[in-house]
Amino acid sequence: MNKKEIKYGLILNAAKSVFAEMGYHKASVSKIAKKAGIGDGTVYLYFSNKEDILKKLFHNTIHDDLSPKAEELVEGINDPRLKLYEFVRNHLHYFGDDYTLSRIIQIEARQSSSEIREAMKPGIRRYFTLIEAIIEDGQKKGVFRKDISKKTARQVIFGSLDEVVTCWVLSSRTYPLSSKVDEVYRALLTAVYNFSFIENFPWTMQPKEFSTK
Amino acid sequence: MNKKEIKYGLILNAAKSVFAEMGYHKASVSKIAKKAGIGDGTVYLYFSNKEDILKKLFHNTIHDDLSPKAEELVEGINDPRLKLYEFVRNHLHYFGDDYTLSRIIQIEARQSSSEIREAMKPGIRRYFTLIEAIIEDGQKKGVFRKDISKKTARQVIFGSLDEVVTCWVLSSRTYPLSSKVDEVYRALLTAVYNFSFIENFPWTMQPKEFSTK
Amino acid sequence: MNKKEIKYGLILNAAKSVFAEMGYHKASVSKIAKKAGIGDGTVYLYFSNKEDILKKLFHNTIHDDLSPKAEELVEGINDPRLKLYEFVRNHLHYFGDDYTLSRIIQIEARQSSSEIREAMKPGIRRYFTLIEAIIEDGQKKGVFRKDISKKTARQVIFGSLDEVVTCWVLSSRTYPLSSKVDEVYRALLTAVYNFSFIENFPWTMQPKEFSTK
Amino acid sequence: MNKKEIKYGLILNAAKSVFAEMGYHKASVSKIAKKAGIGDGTVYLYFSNKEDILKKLFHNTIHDDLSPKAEELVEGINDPRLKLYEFVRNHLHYFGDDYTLSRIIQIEARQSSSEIREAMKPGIRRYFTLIEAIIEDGQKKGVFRKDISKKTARQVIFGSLDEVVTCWVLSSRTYPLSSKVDEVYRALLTAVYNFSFIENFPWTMQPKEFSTK
DNA sequence: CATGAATGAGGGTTCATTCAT
DNA sequence: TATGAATGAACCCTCATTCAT
Repeated sequence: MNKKEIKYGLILNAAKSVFAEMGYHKASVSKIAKKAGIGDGTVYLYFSNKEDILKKLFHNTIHDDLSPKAEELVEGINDPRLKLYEFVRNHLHYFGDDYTLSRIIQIEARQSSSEIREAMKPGIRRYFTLIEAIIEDGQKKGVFRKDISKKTARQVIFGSLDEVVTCWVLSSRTYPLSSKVDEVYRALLTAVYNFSFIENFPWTMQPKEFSTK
Repeated sequence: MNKKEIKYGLILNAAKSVFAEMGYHKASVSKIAKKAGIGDGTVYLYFSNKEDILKKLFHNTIHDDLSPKAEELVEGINDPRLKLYEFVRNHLHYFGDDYTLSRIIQIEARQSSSEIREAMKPGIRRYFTLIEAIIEDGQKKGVFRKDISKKTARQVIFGSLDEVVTCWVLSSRTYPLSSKVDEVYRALLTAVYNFSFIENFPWTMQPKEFSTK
Repeated sequence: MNKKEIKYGLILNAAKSVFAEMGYHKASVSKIAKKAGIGDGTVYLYFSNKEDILKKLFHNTIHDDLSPKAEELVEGINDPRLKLYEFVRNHLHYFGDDYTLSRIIQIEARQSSSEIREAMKPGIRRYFTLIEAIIEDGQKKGVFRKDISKKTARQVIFGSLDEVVTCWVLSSRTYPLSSKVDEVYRALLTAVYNFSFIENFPWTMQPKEFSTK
Repeated sequence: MNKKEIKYGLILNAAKSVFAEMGYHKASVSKIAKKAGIGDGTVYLYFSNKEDILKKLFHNTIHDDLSPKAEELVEGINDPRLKLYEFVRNHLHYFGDDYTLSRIIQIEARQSSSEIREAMKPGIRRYFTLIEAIIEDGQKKGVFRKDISKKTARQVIFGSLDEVVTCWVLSSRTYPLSSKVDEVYRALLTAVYNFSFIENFPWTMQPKEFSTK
């Protein structure tokens, strides 16, 4: 790692803690620079502007770290259910182990403008693609239901995990996030599981049919 | 409705469209006032500050409108599964029918500071309580599983719905949100359903047990 | 006293306490109106603007109350020294008995713009005229020195009294202002006294002459 | 003097003339910056806020310039009467030579809030201490009377000088302030002079005794 | 490469004053 | 005469960004 990369990471780390501490909008570039032990102007040699720092922070985390880790983890697994389990476990451990990071991804990154969120899409898309790949694999193998699209399944899985992490962050971490793994996994597995081997699914029929009225 | 309430609503509506158009942080009080056809200072006769507008907008929506509607809808229903269905249907129709509102609730309200989000909690809590009541009812009646806590079930349900709406908003509404109702319902129902009547649930065992390795 | 005058006094009294409590600039017309138990707009039926209230308050006090009282007090006295004594005594008792008023006259009235101070001149001029009349009378009678002009004598007398009152106000009134009467009188009397009956006044010669060098 | 100090003085001078011209409250930071030929924000690199400028201006003048000068002047003098003379002369020349400064100190600085005046106290206290030291020295040497406390004597001296300067400022300077030196000195000297060597002081007796009634 | 002093646009908020009722 | 809702000008201050050194 050359000098440039070192300073780059230095700024990113400083930004991480400053954003987490005081929120994105109230954090000033000057404070980040001070924390990084460099001059204000130096920040602009590595990042084009304040939003760029947040974008890079997000991308570095989701696209360049979390996603590869999750991909690697899932790659060697055959059973789609186990893939899902490992994915859930990894997600909750990843954020549960780094509160500062969680706070930024869950709270501060959402304080950014539409444009910046747009710029974050590529990062999150890689993660989404992985989720959808797990689903698709499960559907092909007949383990996961086909009456729910990849996309919807992904939204349920990611939305659930996201909400669980956000609640944990906002709860001031009164419990370890990892303790939620099994429970969340159970819910998500059955959400996408293929129950077609069971005859008569009154619970999959249209609601009206089992209406008590 | 007296004059005061009319002007109050006037400002709230103006704020709604301005927030949706340019985002909370880039929206200026002056612009809201202009859109409402009133003087800048008048805004401060009805709201204590800019944040207050967003807070009231959120509270008026979630606590005073969406929640009561959902509560009423669910009240007369006996079957927990149907309750869940109606809840999901209502949520997606509610936001699907008002893009401007959805954009604010899903995107802009998250641009606010931690403090403001804290102030929004009471509003959302009423909605959360309703979800948990549905779950609890289903658990008592033996229809919903008991190996998932109310809180986790609520996180999965709300997180999923939230993500579905957010994706719809960010997708520039290329499809009607209501078209997602059945699919999402199917996933969420099975996520919380009580399958204990079926013997041998390999899919509920610990992942390791069905590991192919 | 008719209704009009009653309300006029009502506002003036409310203003007096509000100005004293929070200072002229931080006091709002609205707060004065509330304290007076009337509508905001009503204030403008009796006063042309906020500055006018302060002006009237000052004029009512200095020109219409303090000055006449002092004039009346001095009128029946023959000895200029006694006149001075009574004047000093009256001044310090007058302000010493009403802290709220003192605070406004000494502190708040000086926070006004040059224009407003200009408008206050007529009020204070009457008081100044009285002081100068006392001096002139003393000079005519040979009791007070003539090598100091009326105007300068007045500046010394008023300036001293003013400073004494101001210090008392700023001291949070840890002592009764009236306790200062004799001391201040002694100083002011000798300041203007005619010592020409004493031969050789080394202390009135030009300083250089008694220089020790 | 380095660059920083130059710009600091630049702003202070600009503020001095702007305050004098339009008064403290009507002067805007923006106008001061423009007069100093710098950007609005630059002001805040040298002063924490608008009040701070006034405070520093006052302190720089009274505490760091006028007081040391007066102290130095008085130091080498033995005769308390001469000390007083030099003090008076210096005071009137100091302000008489700089109308802009006088206007601010005499008029604008009094437009500030109580808090800011509180912050100005340390500056003026140094000046007060010097006056009291002169008095004390005179009392010890038997030249100044002891039936008037240091504090009261100081109030008379400072109050008189202050009033003389204020009247000069408000008179639009139709006469040189320095022309007042001898007259004012004569009054102040006799105000604090020890006349006990003269027997029978009818003019120091209680007023009642020489009452004509 | 690095700096940090300088910038200046921008915005939330207050409040004296007005005027329709 | 009395009201008080409405006004909108005015202002302090912040801070992301630049650029001369």
